[in-house]
Amino acid sequence: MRESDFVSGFARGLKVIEAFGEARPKLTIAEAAKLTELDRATVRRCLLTLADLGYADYDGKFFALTPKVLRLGHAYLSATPLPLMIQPYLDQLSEKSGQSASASVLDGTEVVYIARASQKRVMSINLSPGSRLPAYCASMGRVLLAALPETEARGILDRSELKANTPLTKTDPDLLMDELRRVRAGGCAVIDQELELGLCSIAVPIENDRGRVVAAINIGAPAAHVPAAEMIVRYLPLLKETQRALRPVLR
Amino acid sequence: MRESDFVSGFARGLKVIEAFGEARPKLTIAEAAKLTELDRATVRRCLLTLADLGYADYDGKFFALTPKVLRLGHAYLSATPLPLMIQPYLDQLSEKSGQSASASVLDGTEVVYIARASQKRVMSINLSPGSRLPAYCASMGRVLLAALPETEARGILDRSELKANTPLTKTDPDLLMDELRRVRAGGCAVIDQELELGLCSIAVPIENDRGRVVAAINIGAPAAHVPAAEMIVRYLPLLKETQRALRPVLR
DNA sequence: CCCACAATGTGCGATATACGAACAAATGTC
DNA sequence: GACATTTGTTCGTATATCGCACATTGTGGG
Repeated sequence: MRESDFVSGFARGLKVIEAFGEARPKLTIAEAAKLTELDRATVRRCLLTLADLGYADYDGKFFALTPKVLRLGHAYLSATPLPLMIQPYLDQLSEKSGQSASASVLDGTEVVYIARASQKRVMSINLSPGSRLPAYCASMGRVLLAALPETEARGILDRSELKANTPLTKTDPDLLMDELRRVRAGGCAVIDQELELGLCSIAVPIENDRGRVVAAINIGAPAAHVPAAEMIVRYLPLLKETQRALRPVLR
Repeated sequence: MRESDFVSGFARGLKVIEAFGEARPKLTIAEAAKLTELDRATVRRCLLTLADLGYADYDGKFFALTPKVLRLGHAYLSATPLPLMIQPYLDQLSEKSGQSASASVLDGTEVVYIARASQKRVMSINLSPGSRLPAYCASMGRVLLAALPETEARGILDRSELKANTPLTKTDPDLLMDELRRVRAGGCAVIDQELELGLCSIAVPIENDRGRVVAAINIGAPAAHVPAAEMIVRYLPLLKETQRALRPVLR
């Protein structure tokens, strides 16, 4: 790609949108400028453009995104059949298990949630479609990495920031590769509080009718409620059932 | 706003993202150009920019959005506490009713889904966060319009394309305004197959602790299964219960 | 195999944008 | 109330983008 085939104004604008999030529902021009590391004048024009198009509100001081930005993520969710097809199965899974069920795909070193059926009993982690977690320490991440050729999986691990979120987090790339082999052999991945203390999860890969792994689904549960050792006996059958049900319907 | 405070490159790029959707998971440069009514060269630069930033894949012929675009919608969903707070209540509502439950806000003439708990029994309509429906013929739309000052609601109706999706769809603005008054008085809106034959729904407004209507929630059910007349007796108590539970927790 | 048609890629001039700095306004501090 | 600091806005100019026209590549049909 030639340098001139890059629209930097567009790229800057996307960066500004992403500056919003989590604990930042509304931003001033200066705050957005700091977060994006762009010039204040540039950020200001991007924000005014967003406001003009209806993607943001402006009260003279703060900018806040409007529901219209959901059109952008929706362009992906509705263009990709996967989330829509999986959602009802997740709801069923969540109901049967009494726990939260999610589906995700791999994007770089992270897993991205594409659908989720949550239970009221919320963990400290708040997840929704579009949420991202590091792949190396998430059950769905392990399953998705295990589905890749070894060299590719290793490459992703090497590019990951392998930090110990809890004392139980596995951070040695070689040990993680061993773990991936076990996951591949066993057909599922169990995470015991590697992401957050008190949170266990179990995941299986989802294959399409041609046998290609296109996503992963998981069930998460509080460790106090369901010890890691019990995850397999309690939830693996349900997950396998969903896995089998989905395979023929995914092109 | 001065003309020079508008970044047209950014606006064009957003338009390109929105060109994807529904039955268009992948687009060629020429297709995207037709859909956006932009110059091919411009669209090409936008798409290459998206690909360069990882928001799209390019195989030399087709462009397809990647899960990374979910970051954009997610910037809103996670920046706005509303969807996250409502989700568990929707899950509960869906479980108790055995039907799909959703939450939405108003954006122009449309309602935008911000959260949803769906049941496996799917209708022909596939909805997910970010989905949009015309407000005038959706139960949540009626409730949200009823919460506005009459002149404002009327303005939105006048700007809406009031088309009859089914023989039952109400399309006369004056009759719709009457209906809004009934909704306001009754505290809920029931839709009997006005959007799609065979689909009924009932909605109530969600207020925050200051009494401002910030969203609407609804339950949708197949008309064959639950006739419109029964919607109120079966689901209004559940909806009212959820409404009451949410009010104190919304700032 | 060649031709016609369509889609994609590219060079160039006109135009619009980004940058940085300077100014204005608001905010906070003493 | 005056000063210091931060934030928002304006402006001129170097620079990058846009859209057009043309070159190139790809694709079926005869």
